[in-house]
Amino acid sequence: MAAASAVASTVSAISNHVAAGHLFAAIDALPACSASSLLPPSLYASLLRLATSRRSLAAARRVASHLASSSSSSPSTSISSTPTFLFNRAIESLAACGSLADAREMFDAMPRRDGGSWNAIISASSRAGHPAEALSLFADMNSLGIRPKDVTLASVLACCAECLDLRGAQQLHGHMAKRDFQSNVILGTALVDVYGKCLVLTDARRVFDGILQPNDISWNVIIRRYLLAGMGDMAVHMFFRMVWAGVRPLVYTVTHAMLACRDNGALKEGRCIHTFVLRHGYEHHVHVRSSVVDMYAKCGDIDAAQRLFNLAPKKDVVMSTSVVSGLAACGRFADAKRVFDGMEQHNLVSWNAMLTGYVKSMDLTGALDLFQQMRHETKELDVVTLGSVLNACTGLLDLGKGEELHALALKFGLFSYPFLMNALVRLYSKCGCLRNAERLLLFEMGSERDRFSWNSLISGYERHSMSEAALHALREMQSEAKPSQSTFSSALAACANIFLLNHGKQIHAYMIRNGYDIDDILQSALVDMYSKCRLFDYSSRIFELGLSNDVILWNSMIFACAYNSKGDYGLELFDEMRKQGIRPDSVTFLGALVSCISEGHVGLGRSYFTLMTDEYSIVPRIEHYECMIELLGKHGYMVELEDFMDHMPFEPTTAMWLRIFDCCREYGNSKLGERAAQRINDSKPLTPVVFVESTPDYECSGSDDAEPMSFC
DNA sequence: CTAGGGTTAG
Repeated sequence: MAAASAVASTVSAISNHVAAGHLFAAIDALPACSASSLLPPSLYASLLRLATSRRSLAAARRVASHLASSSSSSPSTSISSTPTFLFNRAIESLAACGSLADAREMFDAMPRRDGGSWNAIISASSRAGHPAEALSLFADMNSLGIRPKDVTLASVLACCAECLDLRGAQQLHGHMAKRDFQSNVILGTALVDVYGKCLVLTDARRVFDGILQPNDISWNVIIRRYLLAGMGDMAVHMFFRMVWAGVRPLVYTVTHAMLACRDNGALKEGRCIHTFVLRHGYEHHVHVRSSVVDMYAKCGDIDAAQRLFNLAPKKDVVMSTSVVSGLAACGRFADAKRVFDGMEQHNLVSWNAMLTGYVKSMDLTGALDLFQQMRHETKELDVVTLGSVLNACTGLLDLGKGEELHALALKFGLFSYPFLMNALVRLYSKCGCLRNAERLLLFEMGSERDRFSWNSLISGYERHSMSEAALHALREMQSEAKPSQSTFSSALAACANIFLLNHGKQIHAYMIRNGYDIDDILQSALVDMYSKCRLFDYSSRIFELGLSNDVILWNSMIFACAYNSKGDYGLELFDEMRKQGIRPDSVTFLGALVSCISEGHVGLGRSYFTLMTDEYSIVPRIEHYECMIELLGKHGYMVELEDFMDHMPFEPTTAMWLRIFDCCREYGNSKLGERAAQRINDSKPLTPVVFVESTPDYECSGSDDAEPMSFC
């Protein structure tokens, strides 16, 4: 009797402390363990609830250990007096206060477990970020023959999603089918999410269609999964069905639908959803607004994007960044810069958007300057930043700056990003540091290298006259990656450089055997390779394969004629292409001029030069002037040559003077010849020249002699 | 849960 009244007063003391929110006072009032089995379970439950709401692990531990010891200290009866549900609450509380380890210890130590215990520890593990552990507990539970409750299934499904455990999800699907759970909105939706996350959208859709009353969350899940799986068209389709079914979309469902339109370039549908947004009051949500602006910017209606942006009362970073990149993408570069400069603040993404804008618009020094400014204003940078700036360096062939960026990448721990590594391989390849490029590709990229890395390396070798190395790299590449058209185009150029006809033929045959499409680029690479290897007939057969209106292919063929002493045929092609309405470019004219030189068509060549400058407004390059000098000089048009030179927009180069010098000596033009000699000597050559007219028995072509020009 | 990259070739 006395014991009972003591317990009663303890209980009321603890209850009062709990009611007053004095958690630790309540715990301190707990009696010694031996007597506590008499305390009512609801008291423990309220203590645990309070500990959980305070997130106090210390309190939860004390209550839990009190429970555990009072349970084990009553061995008199074979059945513990502490109800299992209290242990379950303790497990939940310990986990909620942040210690999964304590929860697990309690779970392992408890005398009896029911479905609730398993559910408690499984959801605790799942929530604590240990989905694999939760799944293995779930398997243990199954093997004991304990039937999971619907809540347990929901949390296990979430774990499968987390672990991308498709097989697990399929097994759960089986469980659910047996118990007719799949039409349940919550479980059905969870299953849709797992299948969607594992990218089996057909199964996700089948489950979705089996849900009796899909709610806004179910619709959101299927739409989101279609979007993330890259099936934007289906996401948009489902959005319209959702609206049609009379379910009001969640805010994020609207943004997902908008993003799906953006990904698909679906401007029409995007406009439609924009109208929906305005009509149903979603337009005040920042993310919705941003997604609409972004949709317009990406789908090519940049004016609509800018209009909305200008009307927006608050222009946040995200929306401004969308507009900046949209403007930059469509070439309205100055406008992009204006918006960028008008932004209240920049973050990493907005800096990057502007940087890539500069690179896209080919203002590469502008990109480097902006990067400089960025480094002053923020410490942040990432792979995108470095990738863009590296692209700028590559374009500028600025190896020094590129190396600095490489060092910076290492300093920021940004290695092993294939995108960045490929940018570095490209930089080093383009700049001729093939050793560095090769080292990166072979030793640092490991299995991360792909066909882009190899292609950069191979084209680097080819362009830097290391044709054998290019072909060797092609072999290496073939054992791990499928070469692309561009790979072969570099390889063919390499064969052409060193006249490896058989190798070139093999590549040609390989491409045909393996079904590669021989496009304009490959066609011209083949024309080039065969013509340099003196198989002119092959070149013209390749050329005549298809009627192409690609200038560069025509150029290759015209040069093929020139290499193979068929200048007149090349000039016919030149006329033919103009007849077909193909606009010649500066390379075409170069080919025409070269043909005129070899065929001795001085007047024609002069008229082509005029045609190029006057009719086609092509600014002649140094090579064109060299051709004209050669054309006039080689055929003895000395008066015209002197006149031509006097009208050049720049001072002839030393190489030009040297050629003029030779021509003057051959054809006898002492006035110009002496002038040439003077210019040559002004450039301080190792061997000064003196102008003396050629005697008939002097052989000009013997110019390999030690002192070809000074025979004073 | 909204914004930034995407490579290679004649």
